[in-house]
Amino acid sequence: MVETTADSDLLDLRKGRPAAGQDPVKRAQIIEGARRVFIDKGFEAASMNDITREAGVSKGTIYVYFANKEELFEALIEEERGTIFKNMYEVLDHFDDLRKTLVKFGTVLSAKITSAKVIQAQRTVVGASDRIPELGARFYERGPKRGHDKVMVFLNEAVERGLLKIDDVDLAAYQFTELCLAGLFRQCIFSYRTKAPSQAEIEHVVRSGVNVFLKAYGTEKLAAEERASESA
Amino acid sequence: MVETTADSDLLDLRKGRPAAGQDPVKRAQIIEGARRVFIDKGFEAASMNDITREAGVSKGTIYVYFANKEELFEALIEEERGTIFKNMYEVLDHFDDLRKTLVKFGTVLSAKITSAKVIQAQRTVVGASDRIPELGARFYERGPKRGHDKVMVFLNEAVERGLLKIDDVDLAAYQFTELCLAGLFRQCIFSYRTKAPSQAEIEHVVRSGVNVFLKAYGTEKLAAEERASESA
DNA sequence: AATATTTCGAACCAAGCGGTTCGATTTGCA
DNA sequence: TGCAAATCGAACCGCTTGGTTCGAAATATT
Repeated sequence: MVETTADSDLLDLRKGRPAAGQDPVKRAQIIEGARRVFIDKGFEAASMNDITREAGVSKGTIYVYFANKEELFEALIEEERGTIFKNMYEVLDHFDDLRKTLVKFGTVLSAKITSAKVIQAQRTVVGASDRIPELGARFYERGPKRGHDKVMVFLNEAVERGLLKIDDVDLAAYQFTELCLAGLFRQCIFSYRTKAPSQAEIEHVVRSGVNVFLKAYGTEKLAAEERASESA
Repeated sequence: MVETTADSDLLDLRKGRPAAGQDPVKRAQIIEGARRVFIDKGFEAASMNDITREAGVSKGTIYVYFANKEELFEALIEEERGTIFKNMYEVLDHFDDLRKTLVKFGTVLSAKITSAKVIQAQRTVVGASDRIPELGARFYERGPKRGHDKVMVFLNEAVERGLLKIDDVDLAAYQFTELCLAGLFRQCIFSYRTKAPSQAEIEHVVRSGVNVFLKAYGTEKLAAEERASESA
């Protein structure tokens, strides 16, 4: 063809209709299908035909919304990350009783991260980040990392109030998180545990973890306050 | 064919030759090729042709040694696990100075688990355990789990010596391990860290972790001993 | 040198892959 | 109702997959 018709250029001139690949409902439908397939099979084993089937959307349409398999996967992970870490840190927002707050937050954190659904999602991300490292990095940065920052802010406030004495708050925040998980995460992600830990077990782990943490970092002022409220 | 010759049945009657698929050198050669491909690409993305190429062994021969892709992968992981966790716990065998021993062991543990090679292997296992849960479970059970048991034995001895006071030794062992990793494992496995942590960083983390651990579980006797050896 | 057996390597299989194309069909606004 | 746009769905592309087969070549023991 020597001359191209102007048609392709005119495609951008639209009426009030949603542009191609812009319908949020269709998009959500595709991602929902992708979720089932990707989470179930992992990135490599999942096929676009599977997703087509699962989403109930034609292959052509999927390629209107997403350039390729990788882009679709990334969009899914981004969404998963959003829902996983949503509403997880608000318990840290109002500073009440230090120990109670730590236990409450630790319980939520530990339960969330070790839940079957979330573990499966994380497994998928880990598996994929072998070939797409940026994906894993982005997931961590916008997920766990943000949580870590929230914990740091909280710990800093506790330090300022003289309840904790911490040299390296950054490190202490990691220690707190890991104490709340205490091996559960690793057991789950390696499928050594096939079921998520029970609420009772999580509370046991977290309570002990907070104990360790406060014994290491709690000040005399904290101890005094706890004695006071205990005798009350 | 109506009649089968007896040839196939006579195959078992061998002379002094190594039986088919029994040469340990060839086997090692195949696994070495498989390692490069599987670790690099993950289970799904790796192809038997890649392994054929990388191992310098014909496809037919590989199928003499291993029934299929999955069995080859499992053999590889089993070997990897063996080399990873070998010679890791002997520092716990002779009970010397408690703090020093914990720091030394923690450093070895943390360095090993977060090393680039081992992280990549673990990522591969995690990715695969989505589809082959038994594989991840077996890896954990014969790797990290055994280490955990060694730590428990060590901690129990410290308790008996009156240096530590621990209610739940099982949980405490997990706490110790996690304190030594303090987020490093999660950062590495999600590719948030692309390089393994430096020796200095690991030592900093471990020293702090041991500090926390001993503040929580150390007895007065331990404190007295440490004061004594410090003033000496 | 003769012999038994392992290994090689190429060919073959049906199946599925990601990706793309395009005319038919459905959809929904004017 | 008319019409433009979004969606559908099937077909097609070249390529790779895991797995298998088999005669030729290499190998070592007798």
